[in-house]
Amino acid sequence: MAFMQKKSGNRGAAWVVALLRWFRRHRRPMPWRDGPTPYAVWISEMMLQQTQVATVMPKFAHFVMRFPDVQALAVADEQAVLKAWEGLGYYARARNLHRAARKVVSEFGGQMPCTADGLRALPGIGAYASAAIASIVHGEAVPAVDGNVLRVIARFRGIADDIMRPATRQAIYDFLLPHIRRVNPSYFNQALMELGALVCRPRKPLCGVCPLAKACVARRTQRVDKLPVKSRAKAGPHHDIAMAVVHRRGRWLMARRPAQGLLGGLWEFPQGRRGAGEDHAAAVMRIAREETGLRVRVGLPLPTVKHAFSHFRITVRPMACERAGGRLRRGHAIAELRWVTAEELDALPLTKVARDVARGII
DNA sequence: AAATCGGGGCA
DNA sequence: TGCCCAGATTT
Repeated sequence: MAFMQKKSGNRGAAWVVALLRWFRRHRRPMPWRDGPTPYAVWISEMMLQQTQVATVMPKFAHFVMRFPDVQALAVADEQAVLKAWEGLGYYARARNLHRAARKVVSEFGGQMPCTADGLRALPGIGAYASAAIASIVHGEAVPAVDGNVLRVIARFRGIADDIMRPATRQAIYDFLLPHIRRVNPSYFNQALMELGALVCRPRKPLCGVCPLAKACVARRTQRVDKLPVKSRAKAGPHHDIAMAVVHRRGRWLMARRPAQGLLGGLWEFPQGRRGAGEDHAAAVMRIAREETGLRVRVGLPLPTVKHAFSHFRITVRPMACERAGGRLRRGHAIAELRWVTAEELDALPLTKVARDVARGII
């Protein structure tokens, strides 16, 4: 195949040679890189999106134990996959992974596509992940440009353009392409990412031990702390959330969120935004009535939980409630209502807020 | 091009 | 607190 490259020794540019030598010495062991299989690398790359290596490590071990191969993943039901993903966030990754597994089994006979272009057609695999998997598993010479690589190259080349712009990312990809063709593509991609994680860090980079320091433009021009340039998202608003923790004869009333949108498919205690100027207990009663159909008596407050999402923050004030009448009937913001025991609750895929609240009452 | 989509780690 | 993290998808 044309894209296959043999390890070609030190035929790269001087900075590439230094980079690869540094990588061989300082790379962190990662279980999914140990005799990498397409499935293991795929799972790891999905988990590693916007998630640090240390966070992924235990989750990866548990996930591949629970779903050892693409067939096992394909036949699982989505709630089980979400449960194994619990706590990782960005749950669309888990839903896409599950859809992709079914597609691999139904359309490709259980075989992952071998090329970056082929991988790119699977749900959840975009420009970065397709390049990472194809280079690591099959040695395809295609740059995997993630946040680390953007930062490393923006500094190394003194690029002051906004790295959030597609044109800047393309320019960095174009810069890397001729270099990756000359060396081991798997090592090249991993080395740049590992350098970004360990040395060329966002804050307090370790330029003194950096293998690229000699030719680094940011270092020469004293702009290391100014690069990369990144457009910032504005801080979102804050909401007060009223939550009804309804307990009845050893069971709690839980609600499953709609499959699409924020925290899709996850379970939580019925909740909603408190209106401006609305009394909190009144808000709990209103939300219980609107979302569950029940009339409730509001009891004692449970410990407050704060949580920050990407674009807004919430303060959740859960209140213990008793059913005072009414018939169960789900509101528009709920896909399913269910009375569950403590053990059943523990088996559901929960939001972080729901987990925090549950810990306080069970 | 901009918005949406979590949760953990760190100064 | 604010920023970052081996980003992808939708609008």
